Amino acid sequence: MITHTTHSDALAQTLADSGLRNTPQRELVYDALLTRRDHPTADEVYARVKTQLPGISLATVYNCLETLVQCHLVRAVNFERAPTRYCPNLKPHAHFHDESTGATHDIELPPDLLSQIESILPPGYSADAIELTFRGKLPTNR
Amino acid sequence: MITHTTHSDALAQTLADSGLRNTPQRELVYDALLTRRDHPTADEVYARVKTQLPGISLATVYNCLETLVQCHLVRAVNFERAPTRYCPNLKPHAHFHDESTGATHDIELPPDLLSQIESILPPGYSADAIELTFRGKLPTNR
DNA sequence: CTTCTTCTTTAGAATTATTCCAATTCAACT
DNA sequence: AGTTGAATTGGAATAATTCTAAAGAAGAAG
Repeated sequence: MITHTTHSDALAQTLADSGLRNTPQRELVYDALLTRRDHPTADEVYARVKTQLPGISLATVYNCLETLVQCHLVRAVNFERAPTRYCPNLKPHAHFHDESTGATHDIELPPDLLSQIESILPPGYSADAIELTFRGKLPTNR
Repeated sequence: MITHTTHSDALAQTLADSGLRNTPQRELVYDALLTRRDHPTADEVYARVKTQLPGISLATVYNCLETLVQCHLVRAVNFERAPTRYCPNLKPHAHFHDESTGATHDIELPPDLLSQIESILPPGYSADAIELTFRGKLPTNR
């Protein structure tokens, strides 16, 4: 299995479809998200990518992340006023924000629940995006 | 119906229960939210309250809003990276953010759907708060 | 293979919502 | 009236993000 190439190809393809170029920066940022799916902030992505491309700038990391979000390869996740976190999980899912550790966990969102949620919208309303987030504390004994 | 007094009393009572004092600033900020339930930002609340109490400071508005949130009289609502908005609707509800106008609409959240949503959490998880937000465009012909 | 054009990256400045801070004011209770 | 703790205030500080202008790369056209 040639995972790396597969990811790169998918990225290159999706970028091309949007009339955008593939660049080492974009690949590394995307890889950083895929390698550790722990919902890092832009700063954390910056730190990780810098080990492989020391010259990269924080502005570029922001640019790349924004590009990936635009291409629908990545989701931006916001909790209250905290820095935006990024998530390469494309399946519909909710987020659980553990207040004790600060960690973020993906929660599977069954399709039928998703449609039930959509159905509470009054007639005429239609949603481009739905965000469902939980906040709470996980038991410490895990 | 002596609405104003009722609100004030409820506020005073809730503050007292939390060992906090009632102040003109807190009353005015709370009133501003109740009078126009349009999910204003702190800045907007500041502008409204200043007409009645010109000396109030923005820091105080932030303090009062935070106090009201702590007392569970008001909910803070966040959309993406936009400034926090404040909402005196205490019933469980979702939010619809209209991208064309920037307006925010409350969406009734039936109790049974709420419990269905909670039930997708894996065992051991328990949520202190649930946020459900829709983003989309409303038809212009309304 | 040179030139043109356009996209991308870069460093640093700018923005902006929010929080912090130290000093004053206020209100309740002796 | 005096003390104490809470609340307010103006301004400075913070921090995530965006903007800007210049330099760099990369594909297209000649």
